[in-house]
Amino acid sequence: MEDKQVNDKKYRERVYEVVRQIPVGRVMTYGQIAAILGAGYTPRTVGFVMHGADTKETPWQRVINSQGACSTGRMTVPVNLQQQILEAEGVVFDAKGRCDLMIYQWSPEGFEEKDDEQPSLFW
DNA sequence: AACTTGACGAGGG
DNA sequence: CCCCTCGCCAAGT
Repeated sequence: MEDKQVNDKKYRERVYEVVRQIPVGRVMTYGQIAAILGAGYTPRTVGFVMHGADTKETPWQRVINSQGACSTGRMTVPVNLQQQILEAEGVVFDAKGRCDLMIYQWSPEGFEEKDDEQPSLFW
């Protein structure tokens, strides 16, 4: 009997796994991660899951929204602490607190932004 | 068990 | 370019 839950890994664990792949000085968006994980994952839930991430194990700071800005301003944290950390990693933000995703957004292996290539295969 | 909230995203005005 | 609305799904109360 298959019972249920084929995945022992928690729903959250999968998100963290992807986030840990992000190199220093690079970022990913909530929506991008949700898309990679597939059905059952949405930008909303990814963000919710990231909320409980371990700062020691998971570079939560490298996950930002599609606007290229940090959404942590409303959290309990002082201010754009996330932005400050990313800047320390080499990411440049403009006066509006947004960085250029065209430059800093990172994708797993085989997900280059080629015009001729179609990223059917994910990592 | 049901309702509400939340570190989002795309579309429309 | 900025603001508002709807959709989305897990977790907390």
